[in-house]
Amino acid sequence: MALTLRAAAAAAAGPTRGLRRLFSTSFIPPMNSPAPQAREKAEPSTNLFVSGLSKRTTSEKLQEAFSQFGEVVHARVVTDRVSGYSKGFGFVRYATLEDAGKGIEGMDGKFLDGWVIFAEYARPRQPPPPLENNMSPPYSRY
DNA sequence: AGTGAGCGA
Repeated sequence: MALTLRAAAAAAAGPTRGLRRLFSTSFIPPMNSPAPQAREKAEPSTNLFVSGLSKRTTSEKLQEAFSQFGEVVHARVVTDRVSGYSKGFGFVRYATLEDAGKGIEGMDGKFLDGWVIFAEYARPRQPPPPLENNMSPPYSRY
């Protein structure tokens, strides 16, 4: 009985497979479409995305480490809202673009708390929330 | 999940 049911299910899902090598009209070569959220390096900004962090690295240690190469205005290790544990990446904002550049040169590929970290320009943040009916925007707007 | 690439109240 059960075998019959399984066989029927397999038969229903099995056939018509392996003939789909026809010329699909979607042979669009990957041309350089400037996707806004591409996985490439973002354009220079004062804000850096830092990944590869140790789970024990805090925002304070992040700021300390990056302050060697410029004036750090803000540094944050991203943590889980409920567990409070680090997600292993964070953001560092420098006062100027040249400090940010020096920060990348000085910290990218370096060790921090035993882990090789990666520093790069952060992409622009979330799309602006529609504040039409709501007058409770976040407090921290960096 | 203290699992290892990633783009955040």
